[in-house]
Amino acid sequence: MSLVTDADKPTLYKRIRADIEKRILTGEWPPGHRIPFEHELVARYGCSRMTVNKALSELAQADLIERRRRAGSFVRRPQHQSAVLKIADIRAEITALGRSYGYELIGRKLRAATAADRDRLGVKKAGKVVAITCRHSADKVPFAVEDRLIDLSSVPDAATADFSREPPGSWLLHHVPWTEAEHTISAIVADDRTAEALDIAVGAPCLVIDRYTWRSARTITAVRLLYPGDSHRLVARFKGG
Amino acid sequence: MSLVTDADKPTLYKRIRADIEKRILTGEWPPGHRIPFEHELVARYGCSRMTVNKALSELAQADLIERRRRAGSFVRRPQHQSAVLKIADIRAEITALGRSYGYELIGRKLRAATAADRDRLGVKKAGKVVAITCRHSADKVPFAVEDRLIDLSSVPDAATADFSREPPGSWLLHHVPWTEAEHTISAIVADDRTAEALDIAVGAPCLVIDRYTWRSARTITAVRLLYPGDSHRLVARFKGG
DNA sequence: TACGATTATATGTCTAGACATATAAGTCAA
DNA sequence: TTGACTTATATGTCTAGACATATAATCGTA
Repeated sequence: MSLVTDADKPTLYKRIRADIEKRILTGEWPPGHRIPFEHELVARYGCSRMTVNKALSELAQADLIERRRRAGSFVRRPQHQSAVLKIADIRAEITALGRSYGYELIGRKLRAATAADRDRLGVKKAGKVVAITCRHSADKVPFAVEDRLIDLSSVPDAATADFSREPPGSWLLHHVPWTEAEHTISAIVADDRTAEALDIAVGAPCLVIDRYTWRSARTITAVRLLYPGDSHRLVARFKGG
Repeated sequence: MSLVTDADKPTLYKRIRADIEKRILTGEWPPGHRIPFEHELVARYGCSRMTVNKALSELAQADLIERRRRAGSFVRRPQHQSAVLKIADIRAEITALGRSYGYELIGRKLRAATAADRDRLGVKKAGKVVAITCRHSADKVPFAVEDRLIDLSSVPDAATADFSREPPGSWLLHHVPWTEAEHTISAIVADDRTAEALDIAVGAPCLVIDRYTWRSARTITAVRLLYPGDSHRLVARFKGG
C-alpha cells in the first residue's frame, strides 16, 4: 500500500510536511482549503511552533500552500511550478485543470527484459518487465500517449496490477515511493502511429517527455510521454531572487 | 547596476541568502567552493545560528548548495534542475556543458511598442521596446536562436546596451534582477527562416521555450528560444519525497 | 449605508540555548 | 600500507519563549 516516502525515521517536521502534502496530493484538501493553523498543528503534534513553522514554510516554498497573515494557510491551485517537473500523474494534472479525464489502455505486455529494455531502464541485468502503452485524454480529446516500461524486479506487484482502468502512473505513485527522477524534454514530429494515437497529422510537432524514476539507485520505471506540440504546453512558473 | 532583489527592507535571513546567492551566480564562488560555516556567518552577521541556518536551508532546498555534515556547505554544479527552469543564460548553460560558446547578433531594432509587442509583453501601455534576434552556438554548431523583446520603460539602459558582443540574456541577468518568470515549453516544426538559422531541415522538430520575466509585477522581457528538437534536450533531474 | 479607525490574530522573524547524528580526520594496531 | 577504532566538528532538528507585521473583523462615525 501507500508508504511514507521518507525511509527510516522521518524527523517530526518532515512527518508534518508529508502528512499535509499527502492530503493535498490526494485531493482530501483541495485548492483553496484552509489547512490547520500553526497553533492547531502544535497541539496535534505536541511540538513547538518553530517545528510546524518549518514544515509549513517548506510547503510554501514549494508553492503547495499559500500563507496569509491573519488568515491562515491555504492549498494553492494546481502548481505551475509542478507542471513540468513534478507532475508524475497525468490524471491529477488534467483534473487539476478542471477538465474531465479519460484513460484507455492500448497495450500491455509482460516479458523477459530484452536488450533494448535493459538499455532503456539503464540496468545491466533485469528479469521481467511490463511494457504498457496507453492514452490519456482531456475532455475526450487526446492529451498524451504514454509508453512505459516497469522493472518487475523493483516492483513485482506491477505484474498483477490491473492497468485497464487505473493509469500506471497513478498506480505507481500510490504503490512505489520514488527518490529520484529525471526528465528529458525534446521535440519530434509525429510518425504514423503517433499521429493516429494523438489524432493529429503526420509530421505535426510533438513534445516528448522521457521520465526515469529510481528509488535509491534502483530503476523503477521509464516512461515516454508524447503530447501534441502545438496544442499542449508545459508551463513552469517560479520566483527568482 | 545590480541591485538587491528584495525591495524595501529585507529581513536578515533573506539578506544572508541573497548575499550568498549573488556570489554563486556571479561565479565568485564557483561550483565546489565551500561557503563559510554557519558559525562564521553567525559571527559575520551577528545573529543566531537559526537565522543563518534558515538561509542556508533554503539555498539547499533550491539546490544551489549542498550541505554535508562535518564537512560544510558547498556550491553545487550547474543544476540539472535548473536546466529547464532556472537557466536564464544560455552562455552559462553552454559553458557549463564544457562546450565553446559562440554568439551572433542577427538583428536589433528600437521601436515604439506595437500592439503585438504589448500583447507579447502582457502590458497595456508600453513606450519603447528593443527587439533582438540572435543566435547561440556550441562548438560552432547552432544551439538556439533567440527572439527577444525588452520593455524599455522597465529597463531603460537596454536602449544603449551593446548587444553585438554580449548576449541580451547575460546582460539582463547582470543588470536587472527579476522576481518572477514563466516558461512555456512547446514544440513546433521549423519554417524556412528557423530552419536556416538553426541549420536544420524545414519541417524538422523544434523545441520552443517562451520565457517571460517580471520584476514585482512589471514586465521586463519576453523571449522565445528555438532549439533543434532532435539534437538538443532539456534535462531536469530532481529528488522526490 | 459607507467609510475610517481600532483590535484581534495568524503568520514572519529571531534568539540562545539543547541534543542528535553523520562523517572527516586522526590514532593505533596488524 | 591497510583496516579498525576514536574523536572532533558541522550540520540537523528542536524548544520555549519574544516582538514585528499584515490584515480580517469589528466597531464607531458621518
